[in-house]
Amino acid sequence: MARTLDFQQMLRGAALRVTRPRVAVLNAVHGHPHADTDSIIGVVRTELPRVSHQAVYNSLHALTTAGLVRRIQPSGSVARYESRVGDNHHHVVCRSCGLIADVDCAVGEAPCLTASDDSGFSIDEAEVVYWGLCPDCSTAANS
Amino acid sequence: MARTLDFQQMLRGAALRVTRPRVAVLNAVHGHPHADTDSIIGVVRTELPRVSHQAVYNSLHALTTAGLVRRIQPSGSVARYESRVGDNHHHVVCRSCGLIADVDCAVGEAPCLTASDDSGFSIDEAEVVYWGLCPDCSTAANS
DNA sequence: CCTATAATCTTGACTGATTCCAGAAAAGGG
DNA sequence: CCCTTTTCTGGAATCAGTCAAGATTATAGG
Repeated sequence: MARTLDFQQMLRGAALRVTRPRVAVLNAVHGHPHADTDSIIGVVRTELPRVSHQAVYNSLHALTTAGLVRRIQPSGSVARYESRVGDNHHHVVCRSCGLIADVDCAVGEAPCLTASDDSGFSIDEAEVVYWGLCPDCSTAANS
Repeated sequence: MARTLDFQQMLRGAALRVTRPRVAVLNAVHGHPHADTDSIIGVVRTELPRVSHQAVYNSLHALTTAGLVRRIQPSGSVARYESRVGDNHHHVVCRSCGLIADVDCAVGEAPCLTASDDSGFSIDEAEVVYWGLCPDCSTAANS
């Protein structure tokens, strides 16, 4: 598990100032994959009780832009964040309880990256969201 | 292009009551693919000036549940609706201006439908969103 | 055609995530 | 240690979408 010093280096490496809120947010995202902003605020406040929600929003935005965290937002959900970046993985979302799990690429490295007809767009990313039921909800539905 | 009578039949076929707001919403979605709720309200009001926004929200919800329209919501966008349903197509979204275009499946009929490791989820749909720049924004960026 | 009943619509308040803003605090270079 | 710029605090504001109560309307049945 990454430590505070690592997070500080990650921030410097991305040319971002090292501030307590940013380190705490980075730590929270690493410890709670797929957490939404409100949960992250909660986690950060166990360490820094006085951070403003705005600071967390700012930090998440800065970290996302710098590529240190990734923002995901399945339809109908609020924004969620994760620390796995740069590996082009995808997600399964439970239609019933909203649980999210990681899924590695099914087709080689860049699944579906070549659209059959790109309408002239220059595509740089293919994002895949699988929808279904998680094990628990699946069991509950069949009973 | 589908006419009012067709829409009425579509509603009856889905066991939905035929109301003016629903017919107008169905018409608006058919005529304006990928429009957001606010735009749809605007279009509907050219025909029925007194519809409430709530009626449009209700109609869109009912139509979506019935499978007569499809709701899409790329990250960072509000909900949008389209009338192409049941053909498992996907979308390209312009990172710069938000323009959305349809994309047919790249890999046969069900691209990526088989996740490499589904974590025990029972998956019923794979949704793909391609991100990039539309022709206009792409040109603007290179100048 | 007329009535009954259940679904739908209108109106208007409300929620919750996110953003905006101005002044205070803090990071990093010199 | 000081200065400049970025970031943070606190609080108000925005915006999509939802909730709720009473008025209307669609449809089945007589």
